[in-house]
Amino acid sequence: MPNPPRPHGVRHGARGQARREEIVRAAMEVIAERGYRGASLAAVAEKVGLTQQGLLHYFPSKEDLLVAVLTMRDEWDRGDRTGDSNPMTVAQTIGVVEANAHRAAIIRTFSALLGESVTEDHPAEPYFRERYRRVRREMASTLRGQWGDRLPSGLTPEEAAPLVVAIMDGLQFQWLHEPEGVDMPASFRAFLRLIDPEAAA
Amino acid sequence: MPNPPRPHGVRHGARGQARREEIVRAAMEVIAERGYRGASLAAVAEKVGLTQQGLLHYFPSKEDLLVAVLTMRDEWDRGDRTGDSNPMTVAQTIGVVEANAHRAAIIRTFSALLGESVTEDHPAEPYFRERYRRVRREMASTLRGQWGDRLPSGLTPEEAAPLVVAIMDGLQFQWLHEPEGVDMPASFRAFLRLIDPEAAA
DNA sequence: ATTATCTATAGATCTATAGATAATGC
DNA sequence: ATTATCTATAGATCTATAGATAATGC
Repeated sequence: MPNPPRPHGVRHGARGQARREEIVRAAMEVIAERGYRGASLAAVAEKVGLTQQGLLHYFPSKEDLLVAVLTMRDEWDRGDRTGDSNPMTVAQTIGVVEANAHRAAIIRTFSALLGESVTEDHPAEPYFRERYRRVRREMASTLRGQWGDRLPSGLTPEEAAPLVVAIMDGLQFQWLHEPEGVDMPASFRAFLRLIDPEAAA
Repeated sequence: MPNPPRPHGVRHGARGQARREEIVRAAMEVIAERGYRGASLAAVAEKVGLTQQGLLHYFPSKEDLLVAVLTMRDEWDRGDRTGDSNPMTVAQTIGVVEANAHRAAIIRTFSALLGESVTEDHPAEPYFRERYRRVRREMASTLRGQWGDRLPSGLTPEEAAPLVVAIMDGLQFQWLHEPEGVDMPASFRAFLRLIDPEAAA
């Protein structure tokens, strides 16, 4: 019996897949150091012990590598909840913030990309625009799941969702600039107390 | 009577000052388009009708130009309130958010710089680190001026200040990516209602 | 046959320095 | 004399293409 056809676009074996993932991780490191535009393929290649041209065998262009980085982020976003179609709970959201506080490198990568993405024709712009739409929608579901159609403070889930997202992004920038001066999880909990003063969160 | 000595570092006459300011504005445009690392001196020079080398007569290096851009931002921050040592009021803060919603280009410039600034050895890193410290301090004063040592929600001004700053930054990114989908001033007012449900703000 | 990797290199940039020339201002 | 601006250019990069060579897998 023939092997099932591989998913479209995947042209590499198990060995190649591992190498690709290694390259994507190296790319994230370099983006954290220099941003996407500032990242050179040679720097990424060096981290995995390849020449720049060797790297292009796995990702035919710099933009293809960026796409792989963004795709990997989406996979993390889904995290252990793959297949679970329920929205995250508020408690799980706190867990994400706490986890982020231990992953400066990754937060740096995506904060740098977010910043660059507002510039002209940036290849990550469509990604972030769509991501924000989705994340606001999901966050509204999360809030509705916890409090219903009105939060204790009187806001609707749809009014509060962009605020929760903004707090998460905004705290990350302050924290990256002064990790000792900003306690992300504590600040996030303080914000949740604004939403629900009762919550001993 | 001799002219008073010019402020240190200013080596150009009135004509040169105007040219310098023109260049700084052009630099902000190019940074909004391509970020700082992606901005070429040639692109800035072209906007003001100079060659790249002609531009270097006014700013001897790319980093000198960045410093001028950041300095200009500080001057705006002080705005019409120069010499006023009182903290801003909450109402004035709303005014800033409303004004920002009409200045996408400038918000884009500084959002792009903020993003880049978290990468390694970025020349704007010290600027943003210090700026955040100062802005949090000033925002705590603003909140204390309005509500005293406890906000209606029970938070202290020092606990709430980083949240206000995070909301402002975070909303900007969402708004830059989808101006029609995010109403910055409305969201900011909604956030203030979280802080003080009584406020008809 | 396909996959993995390399050398060579074209073609674009980019920043900054050197040094010339013209215009301005005491 | 100083200021404003230009041409020429050194010295670094950077991405991507072309094409060779070695190793792997049916």
